[in-house]
Amino acid sequence: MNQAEMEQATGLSREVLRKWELRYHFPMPTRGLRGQRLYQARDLPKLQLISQLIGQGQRPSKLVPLSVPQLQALLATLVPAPAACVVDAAVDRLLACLAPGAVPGTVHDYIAELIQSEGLAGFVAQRLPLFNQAVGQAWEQGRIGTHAEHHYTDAVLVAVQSRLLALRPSRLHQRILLTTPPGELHGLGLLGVQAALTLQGADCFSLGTQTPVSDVLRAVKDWDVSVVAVSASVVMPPALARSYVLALRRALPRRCKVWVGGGGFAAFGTAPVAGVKLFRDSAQAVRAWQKMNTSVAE
Amino acid sequence: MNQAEMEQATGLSREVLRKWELRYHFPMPTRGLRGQRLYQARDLPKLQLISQLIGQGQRPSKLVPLSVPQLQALLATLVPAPAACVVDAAVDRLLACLAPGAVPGTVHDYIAELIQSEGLAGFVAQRLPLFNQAVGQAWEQGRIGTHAEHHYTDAVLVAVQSRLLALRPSRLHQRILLTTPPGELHGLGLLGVQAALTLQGADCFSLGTQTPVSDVLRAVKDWDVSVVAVSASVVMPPALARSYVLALRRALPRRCKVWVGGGGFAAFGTAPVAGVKLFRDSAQAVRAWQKMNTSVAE
DNA sequence: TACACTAATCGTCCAGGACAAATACTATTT
DNA sequence: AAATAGTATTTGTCCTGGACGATTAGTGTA
Repeated sequence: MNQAEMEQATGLSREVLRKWELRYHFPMPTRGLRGQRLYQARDLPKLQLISQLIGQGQRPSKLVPLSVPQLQALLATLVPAPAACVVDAAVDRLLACLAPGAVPGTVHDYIAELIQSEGLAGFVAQRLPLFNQAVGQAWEQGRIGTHAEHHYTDAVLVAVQSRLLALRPSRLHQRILLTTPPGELHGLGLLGVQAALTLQGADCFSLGTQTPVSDVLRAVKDWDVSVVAVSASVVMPPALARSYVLALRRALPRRCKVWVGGGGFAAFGTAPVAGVKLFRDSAQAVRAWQKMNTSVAE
Repeated sequence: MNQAEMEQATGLSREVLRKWELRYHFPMPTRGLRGQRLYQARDLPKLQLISQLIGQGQRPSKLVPLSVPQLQALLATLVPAPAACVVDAAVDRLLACLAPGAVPGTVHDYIAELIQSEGLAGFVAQRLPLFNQAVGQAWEQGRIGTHAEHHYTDAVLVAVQSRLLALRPSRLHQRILLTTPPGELHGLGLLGVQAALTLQGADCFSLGTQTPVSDVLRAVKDWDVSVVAVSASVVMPPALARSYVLALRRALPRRCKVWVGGGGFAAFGTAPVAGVKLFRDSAQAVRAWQKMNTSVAE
């Protein structure tokens, strides 16, 4: 495999791979007829693990000498305990709808059924976080394909958003803008917050995933937004998530608050940047919003 | 601006920009204290135009000596006539909902109102193409921000999808899978086709935008799909769109058809790849689907 | 224990050169 | 005059090897 493919597969730039070759003698690509580097496919798993660990703040020189099992072990200690596979009848049924060979579209029906019986608020608060985690895990483990994950996302998105549409938030309150940093594709965490807040009457607008800072700024000015909520999943390197929030906080006017949440920020434990609020779950965000509005009313 | 930003803004790699500097003496960046290239912001429009024209098959050496107005003129001759600004009362009202300073969320109401009065089928067939074009133009001309375009997309997506959900397609027909090539972010063209087909009782599944070929393959196997429909907008270079379809057609089994449509394919005039059907609008796709199903029933 | 200071690490940038694939051009043939 | 084959040019990507600043780790002192 050539270096362009390698760059794509590992997220490590050509130049970095070349420096590693000089410094650590890994990876050592063979050469083609014209001297081009031909990377070995067997090095890929190790490089992917290393790339992931660097994202967690580890240093290349410590990682490269380790074997694949050692790297996996290290990753296991760093990732906040994969929280043991979720065991739950509802989750089982969900995964069955997504498993290879299942009839597509049944997820939509199942989710509609759950929302019907449990109510939107209950579904969003109790089922959704478990579901997201389970689907994420199943995908990581290769039990379901990327397309099935998409399919799930689509089903949830449509089901929840269409119900939110019926709710007409009082347009009196302060507006909340939701988005994710560039590189973060998972928008379901955001959806949970949006749903929880909208159910309380908040005026939420989602910019979708991967919004550059400049676009957020324009939206804030244009729409007179009071709160920008940013979500990042565990797949996003905490350092990247932090720098995004930092840039946002610097660029936004004081009166516009910044809220963050999701697995990508959980690593910080505390607010990643001064002047930013960290939320562990959507309920906490709802409380903050309620407090904000009562104090304004006074 | 440093070269990483330049790469992002123009889509031209560092190395290409450096070669151009040597070969054409453009762009000529100033240098920082340590000799790093500092590109001039004023070169950006020209570079963006050149990048766009290269995507249309032009050659750098011919483009670089031209001035910005000349480049714009050239682009105008190549792009299949921007079809004169759409003038329409409904479009005006739509753009008013999206203009800076408008109250966010009013788009949702307006679209709901239109669908209510015209019906989903009418809206999708008559309004949606015009709306998409108008919003795209307004964005290009800077009259509305990226966030407003997102907001519009979101509004249409939610409104249409939630109504499609209510339709239960007979799960007897052959399944249709919809997506866009990597790099193509605009999914609204796809939504139009999905809606038109679903309204006719077809069994459609959208993988969302930017699906790699490998994921499409898995989905086709997993779900036993009969048709893969690919949409690409004018912003996607035709060559890229073609190579994606080519890879798809090669990798997919014979019995799975490939349909393509959208501005990105319009440049070809005919089918970009053997064994692929090109559609000019969603009505044509609907007819093809009907024909497919009647002939199967025979 | 806390803090400042030095040393090592690591990613990004620089210059200039080589080369193959893609494209344009030219001469010959039908 | 049109088609075709062969040559020349263009153009993006990859190569080597070195420099440097920002970040992180390590060490000694208050």
